[in-house]
Amino acid sequence: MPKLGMEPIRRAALVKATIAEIGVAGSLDVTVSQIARRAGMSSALAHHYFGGKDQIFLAAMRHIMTVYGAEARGALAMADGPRARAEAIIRAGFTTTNFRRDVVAAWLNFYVLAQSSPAARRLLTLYQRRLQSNLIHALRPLAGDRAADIATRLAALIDGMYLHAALGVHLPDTGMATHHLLTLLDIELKVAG
Amino acid sequence: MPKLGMEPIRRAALVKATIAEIGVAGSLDVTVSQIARRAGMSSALAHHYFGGKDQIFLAAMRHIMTVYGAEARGALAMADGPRARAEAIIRAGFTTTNFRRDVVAAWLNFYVLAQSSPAARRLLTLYQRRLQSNLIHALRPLAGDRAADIATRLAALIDGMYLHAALGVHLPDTGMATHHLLTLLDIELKVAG
DNA sequence: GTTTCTTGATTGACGAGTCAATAAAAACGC
DNA sequence: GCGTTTTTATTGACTCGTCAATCAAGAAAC
Repeated sequence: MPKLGMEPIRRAALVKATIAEIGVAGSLDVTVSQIARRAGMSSALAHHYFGGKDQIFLAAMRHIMTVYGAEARGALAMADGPRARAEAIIRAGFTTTNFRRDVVAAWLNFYVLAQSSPAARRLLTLYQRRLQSNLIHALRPLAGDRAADIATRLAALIDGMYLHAALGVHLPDTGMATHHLLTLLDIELKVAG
Repeated sequence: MPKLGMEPIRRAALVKATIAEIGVAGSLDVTVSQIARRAGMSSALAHHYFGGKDQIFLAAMRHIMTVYGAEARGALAMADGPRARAEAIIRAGFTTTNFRRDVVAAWLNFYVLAQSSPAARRLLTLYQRRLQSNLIHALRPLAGDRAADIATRLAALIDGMYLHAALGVHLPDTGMATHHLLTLLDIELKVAG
């Protein structure tokens, strides 16, 4: 009963299932069969649409980054003034979406993958550049020459705080994480040079 | 040609080889045979001494943390005064040792593992608590009540900056990373509250 | 002759990727 | 409209490789 135009539906289902399975396993040690089963199809079909395991993973990562990017862009569009823009960027990193178990697992494994997979590395670099550039843009009117330096620290603290929130001693506390980021922003802007 | 008392030697060789192989692969997708070959023995012997793959990995991670802990303690012992103690802790995180490809790979994979392996999680928690506690101790005389908060940000920035330095756009620059950390320390202490 | 060390060979399981075959829809020829 | 062919969707079965773990057996030290 093949219905036409299934490709995008199947691909989306596979991407979603991949992220879910990574979340369950905590790692990329996930079989194509598991993914396909969760997505309601045979493993052969998964291969048919994606070609191979690697490409399924990459598509999943790309999807996560796309969603994240969209969220960030949305928040940025609503922000009024430089300070609000900086805050929007910070808050976008600590939404509940980003702290879902499967999303955290995907990110951590993505870092691992970025060491050996050029494609993953490119994607990560893209994310980093975009974050950095957004931050600098927002900070320029507030900090002038110091914008780049501050942006570097903010970007690093975002990722570090994310790591701590996700793997820390306590349960993930997005409020605390955001608070620390905003505090850093405050004191960076308060200090003259 | 069995010589007696080989066990500690073999174990050490296997731990070293494991870290090296993780560095080459960038992931934990390393076979016991590869590790054993690099360590100059058969895979059967690796199983004989460690019991299984998981235990070999955990031993390797424990070794990395032990070395790191020793370095940190050494630097801390030589530090004179609170400010120097804080700096010592920061600098210990950015030694060239810590930026060796294999060590970075081990750490990243360790984060991944910490999601699903209770043993790895415990080890990570231990590291985090120790870092936090060391920082608070050093900062207390300098910042009083704010010590804990500052320590949290410093700890997160250490890990975040490590991530960026290891996986960033540019080559790892330990000097820059350290500089940003010390800058944060500076401005945190400069701001009243 | 018992303990320690060591390995080659083997087992058993699992998993990525392929392929031939089936089936429905669409397009085509008339 | 109605056969026919082509395209799209789909899977079960299979291949081929890999790898963790085991084991029996050999060799050196004590």
